[in-house]
Amino acid sequence: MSKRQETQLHSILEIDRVVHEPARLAILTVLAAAEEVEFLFLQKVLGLTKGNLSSHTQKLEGAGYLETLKTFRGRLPVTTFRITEEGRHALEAYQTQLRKALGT
Amino acid sequence: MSKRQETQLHSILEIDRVVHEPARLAILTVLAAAEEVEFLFLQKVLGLTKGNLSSHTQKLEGAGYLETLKTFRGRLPVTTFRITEEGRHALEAYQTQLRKALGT
DNA sequence: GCAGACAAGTTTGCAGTGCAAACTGTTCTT
DNA sequence: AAGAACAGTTTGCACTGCAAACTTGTCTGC
Repeated sequence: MSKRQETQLHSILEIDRVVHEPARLAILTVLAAAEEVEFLFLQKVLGLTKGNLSSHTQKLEGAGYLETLKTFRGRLPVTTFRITEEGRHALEAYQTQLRKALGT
Repeated sequence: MSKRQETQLHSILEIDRVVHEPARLAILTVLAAAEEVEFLFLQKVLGLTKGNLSSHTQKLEGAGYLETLKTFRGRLPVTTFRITEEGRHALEAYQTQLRKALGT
């Protein structure tokens, strides 16, 4: 059992579960690239149900990883998401951690 | 929304949940390196409770990713695990898929 | 102008998971 | 012979992820 492998195992077991959930990782990935994204667009590209997407964004918001902006287009509600600095850091930390976990 | 990014999202949402669970990923990582590993050794290096480790290995066995060998050392039972070919493939597939998911 | 279809999300109910405490069956100690 | 120690397994519970059902409001046909 090499020292390097122990570090690798340590990385695996310390993973941020909020980001680790595939649906949420996908959401953060889109947000990190796009800056500002609408609910229905996200739903479409991710292929999630509305309920499912709603709960995941709420969880990400609760973790402080994104913020929700509710406005109107004409008279219809539009929900828009934006990644926070904290969210960006969490995503980057997750990515580097997972690279270690995969063996660089 | 680039083509490349769509592929990336697709990778994220197709992840193998059996391997994705950190505890199980750690188990497979050890098994892939060591060929044959005992229950108590695994428990020690992973820092899991016995119950927890037992249920994860059962799940991995159910998925066909490892096999369990029960023998005795002297008169005490010893449970040993070994990764299967299927398990090795699943781990490698997971790793390449996750690299895509992280953006190469 | 109001009954129903449609839009954009949210809440609820349920099935599945991960976790550690409690249990099982055997062996060692004294 | 009684209890501590071993090596795991099973049980009970709290949490999650999911889609169906609901909510709040807007638009359309009659």
